[in-house]
Amino acid sequence: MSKEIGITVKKNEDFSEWYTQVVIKAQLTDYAPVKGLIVLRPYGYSIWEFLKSSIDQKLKATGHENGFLPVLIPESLLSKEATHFAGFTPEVFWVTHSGDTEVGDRLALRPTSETLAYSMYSKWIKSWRDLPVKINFWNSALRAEIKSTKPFLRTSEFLWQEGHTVHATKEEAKEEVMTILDIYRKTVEEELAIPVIIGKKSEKEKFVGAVYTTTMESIMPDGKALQMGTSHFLGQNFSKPFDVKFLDKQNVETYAWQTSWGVSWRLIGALIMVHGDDKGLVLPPRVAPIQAVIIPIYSSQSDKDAVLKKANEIKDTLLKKSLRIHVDSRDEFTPGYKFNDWEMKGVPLRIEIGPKDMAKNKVVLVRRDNLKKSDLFFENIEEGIVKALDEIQADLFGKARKLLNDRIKNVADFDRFKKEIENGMFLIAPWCGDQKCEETIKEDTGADIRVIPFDAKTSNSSCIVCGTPSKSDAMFARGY
RNA sequence: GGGACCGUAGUCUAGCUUGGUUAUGAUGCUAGCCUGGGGUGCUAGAGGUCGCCGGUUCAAGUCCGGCCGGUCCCA
Repeated sequence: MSKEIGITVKKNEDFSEWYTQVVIKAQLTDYAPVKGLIVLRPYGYSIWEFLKSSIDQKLKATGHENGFLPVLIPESLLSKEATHFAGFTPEVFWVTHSGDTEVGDRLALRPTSETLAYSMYSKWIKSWRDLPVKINFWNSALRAEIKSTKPFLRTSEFLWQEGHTVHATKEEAKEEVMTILDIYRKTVEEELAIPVIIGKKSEKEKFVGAVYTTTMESIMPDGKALQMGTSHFLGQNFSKPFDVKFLDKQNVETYAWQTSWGVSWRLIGALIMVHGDDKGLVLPPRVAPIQAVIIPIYSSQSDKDAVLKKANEIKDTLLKKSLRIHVDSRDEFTPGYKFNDWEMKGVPLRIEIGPKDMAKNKVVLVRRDNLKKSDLFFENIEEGIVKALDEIQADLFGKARKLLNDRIKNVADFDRFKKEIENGMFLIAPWCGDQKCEETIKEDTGADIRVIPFDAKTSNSSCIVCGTPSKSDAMFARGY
């Protein structure tokens, strides 16, 4: 009984339902009254805060500053760069009235802020001395999703950061694109324990308005690839229409070189999918709002007093090590209930302490990721917890790495390609570079080019569709 | 873009085919007791615009239409 409280389906039997139950029941989020919008609850927001702070520190360390942009963009501005506008317009929310008065120029709720940011940059930048400009914005973006909404993965509003930089030279801008991608990769691999593949998007899949888009991709347990973050080289595509120019050292008026980049709370979705199990969420220690939960166990009042006292002592000791610890002293729930509850919420470590443990000067330590139990003596508690957390973080990454590697396959013929896509594989295949072949693959298999890895083979094999000489290998999968 | 399904208390749910007085059960919630090492047990209590709007009817949770929200499948 009471299984209803927990997750009622198995991850590998009904992945979609499993995901929905986990995000709601672990209290990360809830549906808002408007279609496609979600609310972040404190537990979910807390994860976002860890991600945010990790990325923010790395951005600051590489000379970026934070700013803030308003949410409304006039249509006249949004439409200045034609392909960019055409790409976004189907999913833009428009504000047409202020009070009862119709506004003249419709106002877009920002789907992304390139146009707004660069109209400002053109005012601020006059000389080569003003460069580079490297500003990041923590905000939200709005893109109308009519169908197939999914918490964190596809919602009509999402939390993200968008960075917008301006450089005097092409080379410097290209370097910036890679610096950012590396920051993203490190954050995702080291904090979220999710391995990624980095490379470029195809022309078809690149950001509308960019010269090229770099990306990091991973594959989820259901065999669908997920774009985890992108960093774009914009060249002068925006600086020209938005007049972002400067006088260079030779007193020549020059259009600037630009980049833009972003990651969103979609990363939380990836985290849930990659690490979660049948019992619910499994959080890597570095982003877990609570790293260890202490469950006191007692029956008599005297036991209760002694156990709670010790539990709080342990908590205080660990807090001094900057660990995030919670004592679950709720009296209305049994220990068994609490075990299940915190497992659903993905807390990496559980510390059980009861009279039997007290008598032996130890606690029982249980790892969330593998549910293994061990004894930990009071005198070793700090180092024991720290070590266990480090091991969990490493083991989760290792397990995810294996999951990714197991999904990657090389294929050279199209029939095999079709079969493996059905199996949810991440396929490396030679590609001629022609968009037509890319479209054929999409039509026949539902897969698209997720990434052309930086380390892709560029040998003289032949395109998997048309057989003409391949330009390079690309990685294909069905995507989110 | 095309198609299908679902919406009854915080949560899950019976009732809908065949309209009929006071809407079923569980869980959760509140109070009290018991218990406590893997989702305890007992007693009492509170909790409902049957998603919303309209139509048909003497009578609608039930039939019809529209809308809102959720989900899945296909492109």
